[in-house]
Amino acid sequence: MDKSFSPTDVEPRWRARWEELGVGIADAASDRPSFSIALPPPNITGALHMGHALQQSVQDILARHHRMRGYEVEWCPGTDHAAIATQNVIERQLAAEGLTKEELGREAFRARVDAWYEEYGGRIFEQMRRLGFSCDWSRARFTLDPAYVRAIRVVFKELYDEGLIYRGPRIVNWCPRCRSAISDEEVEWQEHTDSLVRIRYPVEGGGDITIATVRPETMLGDTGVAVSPGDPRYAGLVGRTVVLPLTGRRIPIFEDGAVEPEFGTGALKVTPAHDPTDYDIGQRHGLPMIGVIALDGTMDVPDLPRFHGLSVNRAREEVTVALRELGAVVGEEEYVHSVGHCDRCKGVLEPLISEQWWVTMRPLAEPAIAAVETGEVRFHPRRFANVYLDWMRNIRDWCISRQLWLGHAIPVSTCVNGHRFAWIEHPDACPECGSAELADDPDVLDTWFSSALWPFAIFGWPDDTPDLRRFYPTDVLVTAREIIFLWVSRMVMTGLRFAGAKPFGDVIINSTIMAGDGSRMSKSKGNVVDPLDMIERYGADAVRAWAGAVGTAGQDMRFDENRIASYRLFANKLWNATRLLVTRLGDGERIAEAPEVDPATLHPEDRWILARVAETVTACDAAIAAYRFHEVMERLYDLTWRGYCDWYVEMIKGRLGEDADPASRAAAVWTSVTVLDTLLRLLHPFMPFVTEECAVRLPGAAPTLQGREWPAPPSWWREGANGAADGVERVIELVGALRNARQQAGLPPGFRERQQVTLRTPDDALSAGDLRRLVQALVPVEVVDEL
RNA sequence: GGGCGGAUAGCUCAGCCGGCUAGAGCGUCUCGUUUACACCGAGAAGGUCGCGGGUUCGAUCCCUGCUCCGCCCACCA
Repeated sequence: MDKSFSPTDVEPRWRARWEELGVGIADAASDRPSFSIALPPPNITGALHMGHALQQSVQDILARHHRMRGYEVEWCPGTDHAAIATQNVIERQLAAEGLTKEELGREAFRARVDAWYEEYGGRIFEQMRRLGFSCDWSRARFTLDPAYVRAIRVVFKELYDEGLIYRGPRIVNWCPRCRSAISDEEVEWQEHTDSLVRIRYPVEGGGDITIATVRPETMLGDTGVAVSPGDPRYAGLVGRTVVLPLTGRRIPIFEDGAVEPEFGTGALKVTPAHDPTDYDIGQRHGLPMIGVIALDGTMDVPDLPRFHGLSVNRAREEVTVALRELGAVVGEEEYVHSVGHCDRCKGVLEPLISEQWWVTMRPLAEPAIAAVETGEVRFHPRRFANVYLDWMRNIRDWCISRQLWLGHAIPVSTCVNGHRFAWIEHPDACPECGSAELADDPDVLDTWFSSALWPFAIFGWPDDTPDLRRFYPTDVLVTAREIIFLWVSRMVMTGLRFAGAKPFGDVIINSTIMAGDGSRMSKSKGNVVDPLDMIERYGADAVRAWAGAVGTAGQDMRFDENRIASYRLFANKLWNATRLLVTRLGDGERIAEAPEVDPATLHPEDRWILARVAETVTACDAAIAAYRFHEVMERLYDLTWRGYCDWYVEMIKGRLGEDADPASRAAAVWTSVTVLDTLLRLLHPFMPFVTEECAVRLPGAAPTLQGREWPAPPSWWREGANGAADGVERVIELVGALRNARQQAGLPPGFRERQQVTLRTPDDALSAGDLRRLVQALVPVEVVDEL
């Protein structure tokens, strides 16, 4: 064996070996209990980042652990077509080439997208393989697979036929850049400093009323002015009519509870077509909706050529100028407020009225609320249950249509006679009148609509497949907290409604990895860390162990590369612990799992380390059950390095020599190999490569850890017979004191001459002989009866 | 406006239901090349556990107020 562990040499070999062995390929027909995880499918928008590496490592730790426990483990991988995100990526790519998708045409655009999926989809799986993930690659899914598309249509049709999906003109978050509507959950709010302009509107029959707005340009679409009910300032104006400047439109002054009397002037211009609040107010009072902004984000006011066609920003200035000319502007002040941006392209959103498809959420939400309230679905950390519940309880209808080139077509057609219907297979004729003249709906579905079906669609739903019966519901979902609303909540709703059961029992919200300075990692800031770099530098095991150690704390973590580096050292330590045994023992010696050892032949230090291993297994079992992987990693690290290498191995080196007493040697061999083998198995879910490589080198070992069981030490290990383990603990303290004294005295570490001590044992935890032997093995002193 | 999380050694973080000299990794200092490992070993230094009150025999851990940092939600005209 080489002096140090080389991940680059070892990893490809084991990846190939696992592939050969079919590790990860689940057998739906086996009689083992099942354990399943649906991988949150990464968007195919580029390479994976450290967040993915962390989240997926946690899943593989669970998968490998359960496999060792005898479960039939199905960890189903896949990728998400991520319509809006991918379209954005491709459009940016085109822009860099000086092209638009319109110039390219639909056909060529589609080809380009397919090529992208091909390349990056493969790259994502390749990255995952580099980390040694034991996914079930045979069942890999893509949200554009034909079977998956069918599941989407079945769900859509059912909701449509039940009236829970409807189409209608409502105010939406419109992204002028993407030229699409997006849902409320995809809005990213950013602070803007704008000018809050006070504008005086003349009132018919004398007088005036002053409103305050940060969007003067939308006044062209005003259809009312609202004041707070009972506001004494405006008591005389309510019920009268404003003549809107620039347009001459006559609009009413009325009262509405949504108006904050303290804000601005206490009077609100109401533009139902371009503001969500105003939309609601308009609905309440039956105001007309006058759209003044087009889908491309320019003013759409042909009757007002001064403004028509201007961008919204230009129009804001121009309208203000025009109002100033009329003397209507009576004040301006800087004002900080939040403006909605598209979370994909970051463009400013334009609320406007548009015909879209919606899902009525309330009926779907009720069972999903109950599932979490009753503990059927559990969040870890628990506090995220409240985040989920708050959202669910205040749920609003979901805008599911998108005006993109990419995505799942809305499966609805309308015939020439006006019959509209949803379908699963595209029909040739209208089911109502038989007309063959059908117009298909031009929109596509929100990506999250398809993602929402992931946990059951991947197993063949709506068909009653063996996989579905066997692996649904899944056991654990490991995901990021920013998609609790976008994804987790919707999976619970659709799972309960369509698959007849919750999609998963436990939801682990993994830690968020921040940059070293506490800011968010992002490509634009250039502070993202590439998992492949980390793998190359420290090995896949180190990256995984790091993920296990920080992944489920549920906290933001500042990325600390040193932490990964420390696990590379740990891998090397394991390697060298193995190397020691291999070089000292030779291949013929029997080990591990050999039940033949007679406990009576074991020495106190043997009993001590066995007891510690047994305790650690118990603690790890509890920690894993609670998803406290950091605790597992910490304990195993400490036991391996501190307990086994620093103390136990140093204690028994003498006993491993050729000239040692054969019985003593046999006991030391059995114990050292058994303990190391146990540690390697315990660590295997975290660090599969190095543990495989070490475990198979131990004398008499199996050719792979695959199929080996999770350790369950017999009860006699922890009994530590006659307090021998306590005695060893005391030796450790004593040795520490002796070393300290020697160093205080300025002795060089190896200095042995005239170093004599006498020791007295306060009880018979250790025999005088064992005490002398252990102390002399660890400190260069001579233990004598009398100084 | 509402809610949540964080503030523990120079750095990144653990510390479950209140009770041991408050821990780890990295870093720092001293010593060391003894055939597992210098990707190492031995020893050591380093913390008023954000600040102020309170409960308790006893609080890093509970209550309360405050100060910073971060996140989420909300119809911030």
